[in-house]
Amino acid sequence: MPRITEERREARREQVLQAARACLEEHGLEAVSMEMIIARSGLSTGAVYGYFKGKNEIINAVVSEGTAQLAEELLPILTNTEPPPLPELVGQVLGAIVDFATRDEHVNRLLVSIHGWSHAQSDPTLKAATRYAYTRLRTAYADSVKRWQAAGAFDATADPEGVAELLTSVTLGFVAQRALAGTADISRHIDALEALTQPSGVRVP
Amino acid sequence: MPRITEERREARREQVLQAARACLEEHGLEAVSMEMIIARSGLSTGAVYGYFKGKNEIINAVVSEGTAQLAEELLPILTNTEPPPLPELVGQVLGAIVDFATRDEHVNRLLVSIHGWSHAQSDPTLKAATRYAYTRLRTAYADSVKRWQAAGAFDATADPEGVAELLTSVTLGFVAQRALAGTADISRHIDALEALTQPSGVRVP
Amino acid sequence: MPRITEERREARREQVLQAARACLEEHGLEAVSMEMIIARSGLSTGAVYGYFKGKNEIINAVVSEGTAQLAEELLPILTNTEPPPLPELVGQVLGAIVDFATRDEHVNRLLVSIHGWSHAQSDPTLKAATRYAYTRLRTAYADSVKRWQAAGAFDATADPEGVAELLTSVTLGFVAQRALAGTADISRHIDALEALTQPSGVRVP
Amino acid sequence: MPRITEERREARREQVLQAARACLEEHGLEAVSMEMIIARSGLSTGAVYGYFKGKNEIINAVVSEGTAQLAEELLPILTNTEPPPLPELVGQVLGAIVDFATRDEHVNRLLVSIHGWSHAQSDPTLKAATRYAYTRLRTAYADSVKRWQAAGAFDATADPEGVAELLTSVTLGFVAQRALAGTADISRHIDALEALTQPSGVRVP
DNA sequence: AATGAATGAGACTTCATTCAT
DNA sequence: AATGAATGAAGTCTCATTCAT
Repeated sequence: MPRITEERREARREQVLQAARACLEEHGLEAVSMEMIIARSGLSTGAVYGYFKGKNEIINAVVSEGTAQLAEELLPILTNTEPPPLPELVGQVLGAIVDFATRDEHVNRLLVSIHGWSHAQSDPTLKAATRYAYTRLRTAYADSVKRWQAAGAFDATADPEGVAELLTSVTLGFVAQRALAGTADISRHIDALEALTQPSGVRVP
Repeated sequence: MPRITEERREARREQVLQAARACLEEHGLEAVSMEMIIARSGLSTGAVYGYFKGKNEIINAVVSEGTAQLAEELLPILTNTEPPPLPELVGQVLGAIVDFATRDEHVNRLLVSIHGWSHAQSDPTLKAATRYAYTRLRTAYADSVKRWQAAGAFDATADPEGVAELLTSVTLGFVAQRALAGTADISRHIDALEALTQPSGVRVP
Repeated sequence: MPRITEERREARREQVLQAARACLEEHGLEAVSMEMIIARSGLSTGAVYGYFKGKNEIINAVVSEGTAQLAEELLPILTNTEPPPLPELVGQVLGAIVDFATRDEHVNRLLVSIHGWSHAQSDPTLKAATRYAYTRLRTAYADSVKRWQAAGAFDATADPEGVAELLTSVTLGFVAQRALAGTADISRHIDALEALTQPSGVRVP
Repeated sequence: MPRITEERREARREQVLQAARACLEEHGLEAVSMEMIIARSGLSTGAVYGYFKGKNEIINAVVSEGTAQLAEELLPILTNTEPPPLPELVGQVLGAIVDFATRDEHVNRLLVSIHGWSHAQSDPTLKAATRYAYTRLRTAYADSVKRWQAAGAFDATADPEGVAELLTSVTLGFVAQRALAGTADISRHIDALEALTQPSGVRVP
């Protein structure tokens, strides 16, 4: 019989995670301290530890919930039974990613993701979860390729898994490039994919 | 007049960096400790501090030298004045990356790179260096595109910068996918790029 | 005008003390926490603090009430105006102690006593109370010795206080030995005392 | 190849243990803090942790080394092949205990022992060690009884184990009584034992 | 140059107690 | 009176770095 509503509890949890994201972005994986997260969360030390068992649980929650939330937003796009042409589909995915990452004006979730990629290497559970999420992304891409092939809109001899792997690289690479090079433009990616996939594309007739 | 030869000094430095890479891969950014690195390096605490100013300098050196070394191996491929067709060029780049990453049997440099991406976010100098390196990769790709276009082997109306951005995404995404999904195959990427770029590619005539 | 009956209040207090005793036995002085005691008592945090001012008051109550209760049970035996022979008297005392200590099947009060001995060192009030209780035990023993001497059943030249001190050592030592060595048998103690006190005892004629 | 001699290392260890004993006596099991021990030891935080893995290891060392050291001093007395009469033997043991306990003018080791009795309850290893030590004391007493019996100086029908148990109680009880009642005199114990064991002892002929 | 013991700031976490509901 | 979430002081311990040898 909780004295505070589950709703309120969830809000507090999110308050902590939000603070953790901000600190993670600002100071990086090595330098985030509980003190920082606690101060930014506006809660007291004890309260934070009432919601999370410890620092590791907070970081893990940031990473895994982040991945899960993004997946939840990407999946509807990728499970569309009538997928738009390849460049447009990729554009939609990248658009959803940017939307997700910049929705919150205080935190760039893209950078948090990069930290998550690093952090997940050292935690078996998190690594498995991450692997599962990105494998599912690839599978969803493969399903789209199969639908294109079924619709006669894609080279029927191509390996859907292989194309999916390429598109997954494009997707993850877009995130990495934004974080590392500082820029990566969606319409440029779309245009480039269109240039590649045009019949008059790579090779002159 | 140094008491030990410059050569020996360099060997010791590399000994430390190698230990740092292994520890980084094994324990992750947050958990690497000087104690671990020192133990693994086989040197004494004092000796390590004789070669590096501190932990941050070691991690930074791991990241920046790693990026620099990889760049050194990729650039000859990308500055080829007669670049092979797009799928093959990308294949060569990815091949060089995998070769670089797995050359040392004790450390997977790919994973170290992911940690580096995370770490670079928090260090302005390192961030600038990383940004420069990946921007140069993009520029080199753009140059290749221009060469293809000059040779009539690529849609002349396409924006070279945009295509370069896409290929940079593919390249970085390949690294990320290997680290996160566990697999990413070079020939699949090549085949997928070929499928995309075939005249009979995306749309049936 | 208390909102709850004094009777009920006392029952709740005892509930807390019982929980504290169990936790003390299970985890030891250093590790008992209010959280543990509260959980085991079945009351809420606030309720427990309604009955006791704090942790120290609970532990002190456990120790001092334990000592007081034991004293209450031992005194009738020791103030008997016609004390049985020494071995039997000691046997009765030890029997009462074991009975007291093992009465409650959930807690071995002997072990709680040992913790109490330790705890009393650091609390002046408790130390005084403990000192008083054990001094009274010694005095009661001395009175018995005097009664034996008066009845011609004990060497009249012996110092009653000294014998009382010895018997107090036997009594406290019995408790300690049970806790530390794991065993200490009452009848063995009686038999040994009989062997010692027999005319044909220590030295052959 | 240690840079500091084993001797010096041992001295530092003892420095910490000495500080721990003093703090234990002064503040009790619940209240000793590392900060206190460290400050009193004169070493730095890190140095203390270089000699002991943590607080528990320090307390355990205090208890177990204390027990071991005392045992080492008592055993020669109890393994004497020609033990003096019972009162004198017990007197020698109690004397050795008091000597051991008060040798150091800064710490009363008797009080530390009481804390040790409490602490040992919660640590299986320590409990076993303590049990072993006090069982050995009992065994040594039993051996003495057997020697007396062999020499015709003790009732041959008495159970040596039982008498040993009684003498162990006297010994431990002496310690407890000193700590709890504040006083317990060796010669009084000796005199009382003599009174008990005199042929003209308990019962008049 | 090399060693590794020592340092101590600061990290993480617990837990006795309070107080709004 | 009762509840249990919240508080935050204080505790334990780690670890990057220094420095006497």
